[in-house]
Amino acid sequence: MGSLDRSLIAGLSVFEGLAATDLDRIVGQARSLRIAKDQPVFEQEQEAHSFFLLLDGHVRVVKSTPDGHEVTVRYISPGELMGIAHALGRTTYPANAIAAVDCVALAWPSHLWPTLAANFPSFSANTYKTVGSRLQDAHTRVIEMSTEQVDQRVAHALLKLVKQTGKKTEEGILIDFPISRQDIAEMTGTTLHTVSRLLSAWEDQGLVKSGRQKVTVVEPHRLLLIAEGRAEKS
Amino acid sequence: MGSLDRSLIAGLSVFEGLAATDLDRIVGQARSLRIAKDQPVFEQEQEAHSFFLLLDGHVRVVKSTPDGHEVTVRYISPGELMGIAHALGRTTYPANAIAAVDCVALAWPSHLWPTLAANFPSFSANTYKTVGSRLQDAHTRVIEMSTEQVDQRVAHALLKLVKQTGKKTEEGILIDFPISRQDIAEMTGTTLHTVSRLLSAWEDQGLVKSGRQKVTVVEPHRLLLIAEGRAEKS
DNA sequence: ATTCTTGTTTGCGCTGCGGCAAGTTTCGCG
DNA sequence: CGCGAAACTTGCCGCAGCGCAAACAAGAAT
Repeated sequence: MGSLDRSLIAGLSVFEGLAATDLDRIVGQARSLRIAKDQPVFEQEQEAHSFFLLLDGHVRVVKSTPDGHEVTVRYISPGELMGIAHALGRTTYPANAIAAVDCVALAWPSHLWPTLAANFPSFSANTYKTVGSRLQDAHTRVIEMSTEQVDQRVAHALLKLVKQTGKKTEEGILIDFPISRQDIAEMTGTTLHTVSRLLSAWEDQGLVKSGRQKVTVVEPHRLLLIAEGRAEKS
Repeated sequence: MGSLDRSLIAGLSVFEGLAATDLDRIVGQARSLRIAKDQPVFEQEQEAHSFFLLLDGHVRVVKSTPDGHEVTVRYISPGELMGIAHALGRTTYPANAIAAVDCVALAWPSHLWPTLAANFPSFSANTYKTVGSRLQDAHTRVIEMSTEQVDQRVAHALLKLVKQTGKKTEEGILIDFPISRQDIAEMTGTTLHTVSRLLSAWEDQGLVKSGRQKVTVVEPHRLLLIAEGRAEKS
């Protein structure tokens, strides 16, 4: 498997600045695994035995509250780390991670983290950079939740997904994995009903095209106007 | 100033696991400064020249949105780091930090971060631990915003403040710095009007006592019931 | 003491959006 | 190919909480 993975991995930002031999040394310690659609990669509260690098697919990270609510924290795309609890001084995973489609990932035992971090400073620096940007994201999310209306939040969420995983088609830009109204609701703190109403309205206006577990953004620019609250109410 | 600072600093969790000589080495590189009430420690978008350790006082960290909203991200208490943008791969501060009262802090030039982190691994590990717990906090915040009603969020915010900075008095537990209805509103994503109404109602029920820029929690337990949504609506 | 500023209280009307409920479409599976 | 489950749509109602506006207190300043 060595050479196959090498070609996949070489360009990832997590490994930026690493010599080829170091990279081999690091990747050599990982095992690769595949996760079937809808199967968990790791689960909330569970002992954090490993951390992961997603190579292919999409993973949904969800937090469950005691009272039965589910909040989607983020979607992981190929090339991103996940389950890095240990780097943050935790011993358990803070959330559930569920494969949105069939996935391939690398996994390192968590106990390797200290030595990896010590021996490969640019690897740890890169890791903390992604932690930093996730902290940023979380704060942005808090701000959106505090100051924006539902339609703005949903528009923002769609644009974020499009930027992250958008795939050009004839009709527009398609979000490249199955996503339901419910999923979008859990990302934006609303209900599937409201999301459905919004998408219907936007479809009428030609902004998006959507179907069962599928959303295509036709006019990102006009959607951005809505996201920023600068749109004439119909 | 050496010995004075030593005694203040020795027990802080940021420096846990550090030898006394290492601690001196680190603290020796810092300058100490005082910030008057309502003065900024650092400002959003500004070049992150330094990172700070708050020794005394309380600092409010606020994000401003383009459209003029203000969202309070967190309050910093003595012993906590702030402005550690550099450790997260940023070169500018992500928010405004404003002294809620007269403050004392240590400041290190940001460019020292890489060497400090490399030479004192337990210092950097501790730092990342606090980053980790802030990421946690932010996610908790998102979840609260997504799933809870305003009264629950305000109750949670008060309890958090009480736990962080509470000071026993005869009447109950006082939040130990001036905090306005507006401030609480900015922490919970609501308006000062709603906060005022809630506090008035709670005061009638004997849960809290509040005045101008001052809140005392009289019955934390009953407040917790509200926070968890397990309270009979009056 | 008087005035000014800043924070707080409270009433009232309105609305965004959640809850409920009933119906429709799409897909997977036997 | 037809049945059932899962996803989606839509109408209607209700209300939490926001916006507006006006009055009121408590310090600060002079």
